[in-house]
This record gives sequence, structure tokens and C-alpha cells, in this order.
Amino acid sequence: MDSLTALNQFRAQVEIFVPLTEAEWQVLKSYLEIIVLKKKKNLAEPGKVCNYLTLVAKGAVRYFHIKDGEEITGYFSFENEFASSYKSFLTRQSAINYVQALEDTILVSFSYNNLQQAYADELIGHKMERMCRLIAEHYLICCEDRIASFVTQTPEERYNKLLETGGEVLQRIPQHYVANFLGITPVSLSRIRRRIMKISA
Amino acid sequence: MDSLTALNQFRAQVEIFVPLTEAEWQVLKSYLEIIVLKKKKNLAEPGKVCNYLTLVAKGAVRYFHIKDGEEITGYFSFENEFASSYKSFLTRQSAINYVQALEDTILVSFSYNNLQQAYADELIGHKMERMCRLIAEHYLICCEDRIASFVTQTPEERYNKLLETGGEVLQRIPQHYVANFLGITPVSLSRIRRRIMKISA
DNA sequence: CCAAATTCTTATCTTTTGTTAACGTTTTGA
DNA sequence: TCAAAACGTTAACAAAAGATAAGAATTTGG
Repeated sequence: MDSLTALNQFRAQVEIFVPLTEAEWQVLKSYLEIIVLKKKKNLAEPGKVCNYLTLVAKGAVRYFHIKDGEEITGYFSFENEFASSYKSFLTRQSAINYVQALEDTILVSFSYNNLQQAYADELIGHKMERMCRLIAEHYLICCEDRIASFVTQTPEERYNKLLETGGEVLQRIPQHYVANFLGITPVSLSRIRRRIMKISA
Repeated sequence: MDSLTALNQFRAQVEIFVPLTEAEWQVLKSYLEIIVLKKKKNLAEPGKVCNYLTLVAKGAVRYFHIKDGEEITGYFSFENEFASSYKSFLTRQSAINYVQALEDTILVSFSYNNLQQAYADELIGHKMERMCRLIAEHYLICCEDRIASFVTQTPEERYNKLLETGGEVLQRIPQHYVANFLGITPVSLSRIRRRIMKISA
């Protein structure tokens, strides 16, 4: 994938939230950077401030914490989803988690400084605010849904729901990462899968 | 508490995110409404679109789902926090949860239409976008932290953290709601409390 | 190509949680 | 004021999850 394709993909994604004129896009584009992240390389890591807010144009990233020396995977971002250690990016504090490429990945990115300039830009500032408001609202809703799933559903129910919605997660991601994502251990997920197989068989 | 106090409290809170001139405030204020919600009355309920984004000026609200005929409490908003069935408000779809006053509560509120007008307002539109972007980002970070707590911590660790941060939650909220909030049953929380008492005793 | 690492399952045992029910206390509301 | 409802704890049992380890299948990377 070349830079042009990646940038066009970014444009298509943000225009879902706010349509842009050609002139606006040309300005917006000037604040963007392409980041190529080889598999297992980090976009963010604990102790460092995450300097990029990115859209995954190709590939995927995985979010994880280290607890008692073990990796615990909390989330993934696939093509056309935004990726960042968001709290770190916004607050300029050290990240507490890794954001790592699961595959060779191409990211269309705002550096922190460029994004602030884009907000301050006379031509596109207002639209940038709106766009990023809508994007933040979109992800806030996603987070609220996920919190609700932890509060109101059992791990088995969460896994069944994941099966229904047919998440890409299930095809592209090792099961033990999915287990963490569901808030359980890999062994426990394996047992849940066996339980479900017996019922449907 | 009178309306003036409530409005001033709202102003102080939003100015944490974006400072306002007096003129801007006067315009913004014209889009606001005061809602008085008696204890046990709902700001939102399943099957209805939530029409208000509100700041709690006084009192508190509780968010809950009904599952198998039982209430499961997912969250609370106290003084100076925003409250809404946010997904419903933003997407204009029916809410799936209740938002209910825990005490007699005063809310400073945007109706959906008023908020859209405020965004479109020539004088304050740009600042409104920025303000609501920053607010959405703030709550997004809170949600991400909470999700991380479900993925990386045990219920006991989550409760201990709640004790440390000394959440208002613990003083003002019945324990069985707190249990739901932590993702466990009231009986289980009672046992966790006993375990902790024995250790610290 | 092949050794090493990763992944998934399974088994065993321990710990924790859920479920239900009972009990005393406190709070509520008519 | 007083009966009813709500609240928190505890007990007993069942169900589920965590921890650890072993083994087979797959993937990986040099």
C-alpha cells in the first residue's frame, strides 16, 4: 500500500464524520504523517508519552499491559479504526500500556503538535474540532457498551456475543488474546468453547 | 439551590475545559434548561430516546439495566459530573438503560435540539465544538481506565482501588449498587470486605 | 528445513464467585 | 407510628474461574 492510498483511506474515514471540501482536505492532509510499523514494533509503550493519534490504514495493533510479568491484552484496532495510547496522547503523561503492531502496519497519523496546529488553523480549525468531537463521541459510546458488557454479562455471554457479531477479532487474533479481551484467562476461554460446542452439538 | 447557583456551577465546570467571555456565556446560557428530578424519577429509560445531556448541579443519578427482572447498576454521576444516556442522546435511538435520580436532583441541561443550535451558533459554535470535544475526550479516558480495570484487575483489586481513591461512591451509595459497579454480586462484595477486614485487623 | 516458540486443549486442584435462603438491622413511606 | 421494604451479612452448596502443568498441533524464524 502506498501513501496515497493510505491518505485516501483516512479521508474516507473522517468524511464519515465530517464532509470536507477539496481545499479543506489539502490543508488537513498537510498535518498528516504516514507511519510504517513493522510487526511487534510499538506505537506506544509504558513510561513514554504517546505522540501520535493514528488511523490504521493497513494491518492491526494490539493494546496490552504487563502485570506480574505477563502480557494482558485489552484491545485491538483494525483497518479504518483509530489507534493511540489515547490517555497518554491527550494528557501528555507517560503511557501505561503498549500499543504494538500485530502485523506489518501502516498508520496515518497526527503528531500531537500537528493536531494542535490543525485545531488552530483558520481554515479547518472549526471542522477539526467537530470531527474530533464526533470521533471521541463515537469511541465513548463503544467504551460504554464494553463496560456494560462487563457489568451485565458473564464471560460466556460476552464470548457468545462476540461470536454473533462475528468480530474480525476471532479470525485474526490468537485465542489467548481474545480471552484477555473478554476479561478471563485463556484456559477459561477454552473451557467456555468446549461447553458451547457440547450444547450446539 | 436556585437556578442561578446551578447555572453558575455549570459555567464553572465547562470553563475548566474552555474559558468563556461574558458575552459567550450569555449566549450559551440561553440554550440551557434546568431540570428538577425528584428521587426515583428517571432522566432516561429503556425504549425512549434520551433527549438531554445534563450536568448534575445537586444530587446524584444512577445508571442501571434490567436483566432477568433484576436491576444491575453500572454507574453513577454526582455533583459536577455530566449525566445522560449518552448513546441514546447522541444516536437518537432508544435507550437501553435507566438513568434515575438517587436523591432529589437538579440538572443543568441541553436538550438535543438546543445543543445542535449551540453548535450552529455563529458566536459560540466553535467553542461549543471544542468544549464538547474536550468533555467527550475526558469521559473517554475515564471509560478506558474503567475497562482496563476489568481486564487487568480482580474484583478485590478493583474494590481496594475504590477504597484508596476514596470515591464518594462508598459514602453515598448502598453497597449492593457498588457491587454491581464492580461487576460482582452483593454477596460477593460482602465476602471481599470480610477478607480485607481480617487482613488489616 | 528444522529446532524453538507459540498456541490450544485438557486435567487436576484451589480459590473465588454465583445462587439461594435466612436473619437481624435500618430505612422508607403511607 | 408502624408495617413493609430495603440492606448487609452469613451459611451452604453448586458452578465457574484461576493456577499450574503436561502434551499435541501449529507456526515461526533463522
